[in-house]
Amino acid sequence: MPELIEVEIYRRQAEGLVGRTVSAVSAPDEWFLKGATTPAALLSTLVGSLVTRADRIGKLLLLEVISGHRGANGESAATEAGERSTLGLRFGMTGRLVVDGKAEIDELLYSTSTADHRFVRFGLSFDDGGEMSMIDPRRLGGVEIAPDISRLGPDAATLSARQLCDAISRSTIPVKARLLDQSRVAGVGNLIADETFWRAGVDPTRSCASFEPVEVTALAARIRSTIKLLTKRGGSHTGDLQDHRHRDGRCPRDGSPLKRDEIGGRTTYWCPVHQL
DNA sequence: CCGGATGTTCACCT
DNA sequence: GAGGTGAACATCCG
Repeated sequence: MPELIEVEIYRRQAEGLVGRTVSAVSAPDEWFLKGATTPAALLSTLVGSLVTRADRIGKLLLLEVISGHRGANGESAATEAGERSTLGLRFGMTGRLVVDGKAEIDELLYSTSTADHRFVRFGLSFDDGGEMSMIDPRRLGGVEIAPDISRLGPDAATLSARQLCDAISRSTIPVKARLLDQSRVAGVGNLIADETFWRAGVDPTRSCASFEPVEVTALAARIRSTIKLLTKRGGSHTGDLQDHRHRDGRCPRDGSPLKRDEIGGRTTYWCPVHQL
């Protein structure tokens, strides 16, 4: 996916929805509805509601809405006027967001063009004639009313040394596995993780417990700076290591053959010479 | 044809 | 409880 950086781009797109009222919901794929979310619940929660905010925690996009008044005959509105709700949008690995026919991220690795209508999994229409849709070929994403955000760690883009310390304390697993755990730190995906460790000169297989306080502070700073850099460049795939993340790849810094292994269930590349 | 790809969740082990 | 593994989702690409 879309890691934190891409979802932040989606969030900015979604800010264009603030101030609009939902006129219709399209949920052609029930698999895409997560938790207790049903088509009926979406209808009663969203139709007639005003979008008030677009927030983001890690890779989760949150649309805040407030319900409005229904027709004079008071048709079945399960939601009271003025009631606030949150719609959570997850993008999996291949999900993209289209607002009013425009996609800020048109081409995504391992995905298809937004011109392909086959994979529209969810959509909202607005009273001004605009629309928002989610495209996700692999259906790894989803939407959920009132998603449980208590299970997400602090956002990686603003991660403090103290927060990272808490996230990796009392654990013996590889530090990269911990960073990928969204309940510990929210937003770091496989590409951001490999790029961060490469830039930090840190071996991603190292146990969390092996980190000295000064190293934790440095790593937290490196996570923030890497996200900032990749955001400026335009995506999680714009790191210096990216083009070398393949078998036979060599470290772009010192030319040594990269190590390849599975950490935290994800393929990991790192340089055995300068990442210690 | 096979393997693997920016992700998450869950069941089932040790 | 912690941690690891594999499955599931489904498509594209080399």
